[in-house]
Amino acid sequence: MRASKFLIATLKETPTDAEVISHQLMLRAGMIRRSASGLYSWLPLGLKVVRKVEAIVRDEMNRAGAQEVLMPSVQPAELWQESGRWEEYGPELMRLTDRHGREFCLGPTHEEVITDIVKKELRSYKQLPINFYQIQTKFRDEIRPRFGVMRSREFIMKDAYSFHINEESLKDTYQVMFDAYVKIFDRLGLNYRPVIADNGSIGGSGSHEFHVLASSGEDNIAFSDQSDYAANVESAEALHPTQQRATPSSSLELIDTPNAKTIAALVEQFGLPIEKTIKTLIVEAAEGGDSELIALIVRGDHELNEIKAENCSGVKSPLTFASEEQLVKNIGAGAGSLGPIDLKMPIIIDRSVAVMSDFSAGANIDDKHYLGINWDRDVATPRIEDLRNVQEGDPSPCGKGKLLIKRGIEVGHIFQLGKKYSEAMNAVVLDPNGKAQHMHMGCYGIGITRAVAAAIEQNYDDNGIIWPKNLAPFEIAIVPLNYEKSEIVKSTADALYDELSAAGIEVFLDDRKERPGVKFADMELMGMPHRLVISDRGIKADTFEYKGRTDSEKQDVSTENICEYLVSKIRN
RNA sequence: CGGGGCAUAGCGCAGUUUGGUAGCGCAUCUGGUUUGGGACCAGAGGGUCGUAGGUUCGAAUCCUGCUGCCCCGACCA
Repeated sequence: MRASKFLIATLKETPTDAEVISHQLMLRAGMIRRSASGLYSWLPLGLKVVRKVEAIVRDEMNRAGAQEVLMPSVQPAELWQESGRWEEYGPELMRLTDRHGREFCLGPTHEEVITDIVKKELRSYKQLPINFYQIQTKFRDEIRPRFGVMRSREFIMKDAYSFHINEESLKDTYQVMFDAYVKIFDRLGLNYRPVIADNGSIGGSGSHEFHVLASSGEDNIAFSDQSDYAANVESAEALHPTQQRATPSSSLELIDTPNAKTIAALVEQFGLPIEKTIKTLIVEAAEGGDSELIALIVRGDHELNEIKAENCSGVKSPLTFASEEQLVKNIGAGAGSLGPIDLKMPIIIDRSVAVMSDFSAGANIDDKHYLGINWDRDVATPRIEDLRNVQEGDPSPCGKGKLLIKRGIEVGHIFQLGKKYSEAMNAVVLDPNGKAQHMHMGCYGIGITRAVAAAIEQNYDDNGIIWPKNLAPFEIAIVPLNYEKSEIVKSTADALYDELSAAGIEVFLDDRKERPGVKFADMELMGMPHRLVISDRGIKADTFEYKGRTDSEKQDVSTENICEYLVSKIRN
C-alpha cells in the first residue's frame, strides 16, 4: 500500500474526551472515529487490524471443528418472548418496531436465533455434537459507554454455540473451545489469563473468562504465583486461615473513643494493629426471618465481598445496608461504634475473624469501643462464612502459591449453558432410544473489537502503538526521503516495494511529500513493526537504515540482499 | 437514573465575570525558501458561537426550555 492512496488520519493532539490510552491512540493513529456515544466508524487502518483478529479467530474456530454461519443483527421479538428474555433483559436490549408494527430487537447475543435454527434443522443425536459460530455486529444499549471501543454499544463479536446430546459431550467441546481460545490469544500476542468465572447455577468449571492484563481493566483478577489458577476477585474463595485462634491474653476493657468513627481513626488514635480490629456491617435480613437486620463482620483491613454476602442464607438479596435510623432503632448506636458484644441480631463473621483474639470493636454504645475481645469468653462464636474479598498475598484457593491481583479486560468468555434455552424453546433431538431429548448447549464469545483495544492497552510507548506481530496493519514501512525529487531514491524505493510485495509481505510505502520527521512520527504512531529508510545519503554509501519499532537504535544495513534481510526480520 | 462539567472553524482552546457584531495555535489551500525527527516566510479560505425562545437599541456573553457529549456514582455483566 502506498501512503498516497491510503487515508492517513493521524492527529497530533490528543482529543480531550479520550480517557484510556487505547482510545487516545486509536483516535490519534486514525483507526476509528466516533459517530455518536458508543458508536464508532472504523477507518481503513483500524479495519485492517480488525480483519487480522477476525482471520486468526476464524482460522482457529475452523480448526476446532466449528462451522461458520451468519445470523441477522435484527431479531424478531417472538424468539425473545419464547426464551423469556424479552421481559428479563431490560433496557440494554434495543427494541424497535417495523412499518407493520411488528416488534424486533438489535441482537445483543444470538442464543435465541441459533436455537431456533438448530431445532428446525436437527432431528437426531447422530447429528451431534455440532458447533456454529459467526463474526458479527452486536448491539447492547449500555447505560454508559466509555473507553472508546472497549465498552461501546455496537461492537464486533465472535460468538459460537454448541449443541449436545448430554453433558459429557458438552464438557468435551467446552475443553476443545478452551484450547482453541488459548491458541487464539497466543496468536494475538496478548498477555492474558483464563480466569474462573462465577457460574452459580451450573457451578465448578462451567465458565471461564479470558482476561487481558492491563491496568485500565475494569475487573480485578486474582491469580496464583505458582499455578495456573486465576479467578475474578468477586468469585475467588478466601480460604480458612491455617493458624489456630490464640488463647486470650488481655482482659476486656471498655474505653471512650469520641473521635474514632472509622477503623482508620481508631487505629491511628489508639495505636492498634489494624489486624486486631473488626468492621461490623449491618444489612437487611431476608424476609421471613426473626430479625429485621443481620450483622456481617470482617477484619478491619478486609473488604466485604457483596456477592458472597448476598449468597449467605438469611441475608436479603440484593444486599441492602441498614440506614442510620434502623441502626439507632435496633441497636441504640450509630455506625462507627458497632461490635458483636450484646448485639441483638444474627451475626455472621468472616473466616479470618473467627481466628482473631484480643481484638477491638465498637461497644454498641456511641463513642465507646471494647479492647481485648475474645470469642467464647466475651461473646459466643457466631456463624462463620467466607465474606471477604481476597487480597494480594492470600494463599491461593488452589492450594499452591499466593495470590497476586491485577486488573483485567475481559476479551473472551466460554460458558456451559446447559438446557436453559433448549428447554425454553423446546429444542429436541431423538436419542438412541427414539426419545426426544433437550439438547445441552455451550456458548463461546470473543470481543473482536475489544481485543484490538486491549492489544494497544498493553503495547504502546510515548510514540504510539506497538502492534503485536500478528495484528500489525502492515508488516513494514518503507520511508524514502526526498522521494519526489530524487530519481534514485524513488526508483530504489519502488523496486524494493515491488520486491517485498511479491514476496508476500504487507508493505507500506510512505511516498508522501512530507518532511522526514512527519513520516517517522506517523509510522511510529500507527505502530509499523519495521521501518526502512531510503535516502540519497544512504544509497551513496550502499546502505539503508533499518529500525524495529521497539529497537532503541537504528542501524545501517547493506543494500545487498536487503529483501532477504527484511523478510527474515519480519518473519522471525 | 442521581451528582458534576462542557458545547465558539476539521482538532485543541481564548473571548462569557463587566453585552457593542469573533480571535489564537495546529490543520487546509496558493506562492516561495527548506528537506534525516511533527520546518520557515508571505498570502488565502473556513464559524447560523449546539438548538429554540426571552430580555435589550444591540446577545457568543444575561434569562428559560430543549438536545448532545464527557466525568463520578448507581445499574448491568
